Amino acid sequence: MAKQNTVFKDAFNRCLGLIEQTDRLPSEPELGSQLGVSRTTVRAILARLQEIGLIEWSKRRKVVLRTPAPSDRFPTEETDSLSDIIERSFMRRILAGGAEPGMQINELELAREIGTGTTSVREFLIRFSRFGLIEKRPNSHWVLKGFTPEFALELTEVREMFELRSAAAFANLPSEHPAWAELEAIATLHREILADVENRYREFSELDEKFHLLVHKASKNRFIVDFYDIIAIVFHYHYQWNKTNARQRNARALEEHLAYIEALQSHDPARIEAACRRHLKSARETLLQSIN
Amino acid sequence: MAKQNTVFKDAFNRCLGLIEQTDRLPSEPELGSQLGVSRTTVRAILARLQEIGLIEWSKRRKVVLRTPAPSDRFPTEETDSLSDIIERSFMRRILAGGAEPGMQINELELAREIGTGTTSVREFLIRFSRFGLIEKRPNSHWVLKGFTPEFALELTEVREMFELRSAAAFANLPSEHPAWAELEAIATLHREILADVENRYREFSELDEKFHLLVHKASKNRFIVDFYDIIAIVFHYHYQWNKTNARQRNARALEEHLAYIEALQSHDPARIEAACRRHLKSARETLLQSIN
DNA sequence: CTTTTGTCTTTTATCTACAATAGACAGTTC
DNA sequence: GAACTGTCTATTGTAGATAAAAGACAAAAG
Repeated sequence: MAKQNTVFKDAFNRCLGLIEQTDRLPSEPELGSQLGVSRTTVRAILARLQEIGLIEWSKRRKVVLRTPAPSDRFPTEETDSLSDIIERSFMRRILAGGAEPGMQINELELAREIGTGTTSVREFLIRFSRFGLIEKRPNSHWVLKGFTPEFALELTEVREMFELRSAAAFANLPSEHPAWAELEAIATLHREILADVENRYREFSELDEKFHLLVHKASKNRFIVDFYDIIAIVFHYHYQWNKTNARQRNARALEEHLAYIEALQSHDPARIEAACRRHLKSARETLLQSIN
Repeated sequence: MAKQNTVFKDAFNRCLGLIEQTDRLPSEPELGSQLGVSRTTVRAILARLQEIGLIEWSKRRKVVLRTPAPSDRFPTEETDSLSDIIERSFMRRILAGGAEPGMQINELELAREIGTGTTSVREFLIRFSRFGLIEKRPNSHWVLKGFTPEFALELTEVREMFELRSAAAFANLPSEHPAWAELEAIATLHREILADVENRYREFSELDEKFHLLVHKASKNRFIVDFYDIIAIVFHYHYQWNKTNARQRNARALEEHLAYIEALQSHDPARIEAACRRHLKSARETLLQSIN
């Protein structure tokens, strides 16, 4: 196995969705840009579609013959990219499992456990090291620094600096900037979820990420925007394995977000700073509580 | 060539320095910790020392037979680790050579040019991507974002936030903290270089890095300290290939540093902030000027 | 003459192999 | 009996190979 064909399989599955809606597929380049893959992959997809009798394909004619069945799809396990698999598997080990700070991380062992080559694991660890949770000893192992209260404090300290500055920059965006429309859309979603919070509180996580990323982007600073990756991944995985009081926690955050959004819309710097600080403070407290 | 033995060669060269100072070498574990390598490497070094007649080695007896000659050393090109070579070579291309923003970076081509395998180049690019100068298109090439004025502005914006905060934290370090002694040593060096700035201005670069890193470390925040890597590498390489007005520029920075250091020693927050801002402002201006 | 397709080349993602290096354990020496 | 050495094993760093995916170019179709 040199390279997994997950790009092909994932694009194929998404292509089945397109087939359900039309009876003729567009040109190869058009399909490629709709699916976000190259023509090479598009042609592989078309070949397979023809092979399993879903379409009749001859040059420009791509006629849909029948509705796709669930059995036509590739199973989801096969469509995840290798780095996603490694990431999930690694994060579960260090956030969920009993991973002590100072523990050694062994590339070979990790690779064996995940069932992959060492190169991919190694590249993942290098990429992941910027999150400050692991550290390399050259010519030797990696050391797990651990998801500790210190880590959370250092993370939130920088986050607060960056977000306060970004929020201030947001207020100064020209009124025709698309971010304002996005902000309004996000506000509406907040209100909808809040109205039925009992059932929909799980949608908060994704919305949270979208909202804060929008704010950070207003800084127009790649370092600030990139840093948000770290926050996002930490919150994403941490709360995925730590669901105590999730409903209550999310309801509160939703309300804080709304106040924060309204402050942004008011363009009043003092009000923005106050609302931003209030939310960041409670986010920090929640994170710290859940670590101990 | 599976792995270059640069660790061995570099440690061997450093060991020649030890040999000049004694007539008997210590035990293997002791040597290992002095050279920062494992016993395996120490034994390889001892074997080679014996082979070229520098020592007589028998179990615990390691008697120096003669003074090392320059020809005993391995040439410096062979002692640099592969990642250093790749880094230098890459930085020269993008900072010195005409590298346009938006240019594609090709792993294979880079590897061929440097004369190394693709794996090492790839790992370098992944590590390097956190500096915000390149970006990956999955399943496709890397894109050079370029060492542009925008980059410099984004970099210095974050730097200023971090350094102001670190400087404030520095003033609050307890008086018995070793950082104060280090600061005084750095101040002394500043005065010495400044007294003979015509001849010694080239020593500034290294001192600059040491000083700012010391300040950043006072933040006790891994993200702030890690970020200083980016600043250091940018300044390091940029000034290495851009020496216009180096003497004058360094003399000015030395004086600003001294004012900044004295402010830190005064523990007066307002004075610290003022001195820090003044220096950061001129550092930013110098960087920006040299880009255009 | 613009867009699409057929064909071919190049590049990336990943695996495997192997030398360099680290590290463990038992026997040896002081 | 503490530290050192001899020997062995495990892991990392790097090269090289290969399938997947991207992309280039000319011929074909509208």
